[in-house]
Amino acid sequence: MKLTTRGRYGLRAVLDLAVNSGDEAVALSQIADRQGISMNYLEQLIAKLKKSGIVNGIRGAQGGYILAMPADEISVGDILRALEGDLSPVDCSELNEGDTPCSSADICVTKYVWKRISDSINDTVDGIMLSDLVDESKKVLAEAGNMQDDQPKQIC
Amino acid sequence: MKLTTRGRYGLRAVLDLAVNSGDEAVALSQIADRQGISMNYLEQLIAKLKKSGIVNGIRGAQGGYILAMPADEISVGDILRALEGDLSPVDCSELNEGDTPCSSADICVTKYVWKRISDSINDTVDGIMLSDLVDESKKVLAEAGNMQDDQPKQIC
DNA sequence: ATTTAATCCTAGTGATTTAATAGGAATTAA
DNA sequence: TTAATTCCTATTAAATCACTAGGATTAAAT
Repeated sequence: MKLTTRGRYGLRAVLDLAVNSGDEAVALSQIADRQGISMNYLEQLIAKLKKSGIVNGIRGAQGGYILAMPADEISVGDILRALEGDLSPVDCSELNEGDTPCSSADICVTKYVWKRISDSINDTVDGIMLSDLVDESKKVLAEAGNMQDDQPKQIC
Repeated sequence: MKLTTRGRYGLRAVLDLAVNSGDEAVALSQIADRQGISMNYLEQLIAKLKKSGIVNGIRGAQGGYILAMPADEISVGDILRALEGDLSPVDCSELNEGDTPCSSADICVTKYVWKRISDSINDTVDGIMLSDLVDESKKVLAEAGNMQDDQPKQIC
């Protein structure tokens, strides 16, 4: 029941992009440096975000990435699902409509458990918008600015 | 973000035990047969449940397993945590008190996301008692009894 | 036009975890 | 004494994870 580094790094990368994006595109190398994530690996993560329509890539020199939508229209759920795939705790056709029907659905009791876990996870992450994290980040960075500079800059 | 077969099989096994236990202990071979799970593998799962005080083992001939407590005092959360370990989506000292403190806690924004996911999962599974599943199971089995016998008996 | 800075794309790899299988030791009712 | 059962540990094939590596493509800047 753990997220992989895809979800952890990827969410941090999108947040970094949202916080540090002005008018211009942000190069992935900058995000990788700030976040301490390998550039090559981050490329693979951002590819998933691009495929899901969360960011747009701009090729060529001075290129980079920008959010495809305003930060208050992107939920943490959108981001995590893009990176990790479906967030439900089991692969079960009763939870995911696309799947082929389960022949045991009639006598399956545990599916109620999986459905409730799945709904609680998705409701939670869909209720947090990227803009909420941007706001929180600005608050935290303002406080950090008042601290000594020998504070560790490493990130979870 | 998926449960492993430990959690899936293990929850089914405990439910099977709860449904099929009278006064006497239930042999693991019976549970394994009914649930279509390898006996050897199930042994390893039930060992975790025993260690967590959810079931008691009775050795020797005519031995088996019994619930260590009434089914309405055992939550699905207790069972899943025994089988899967901590259910939080990341290993983060801000979520798990035992861990060594995180040096980045002050500037970490995503920890709020992880905490909210963790709480929602744990609140959900702690709110479902084994007895709830037993009740549901009896209802489902009563209905299944009215159906033709050529229905699939395979389980999710 | 050339260079440079960047995204885009795919293949490979060591480490770890998963989902078992296997087999023997210990215990106890019959 | 036998048979049925839990208890315990080692091994393993397959999958997944978390990268690394390197080349192709694109477009701004010179």
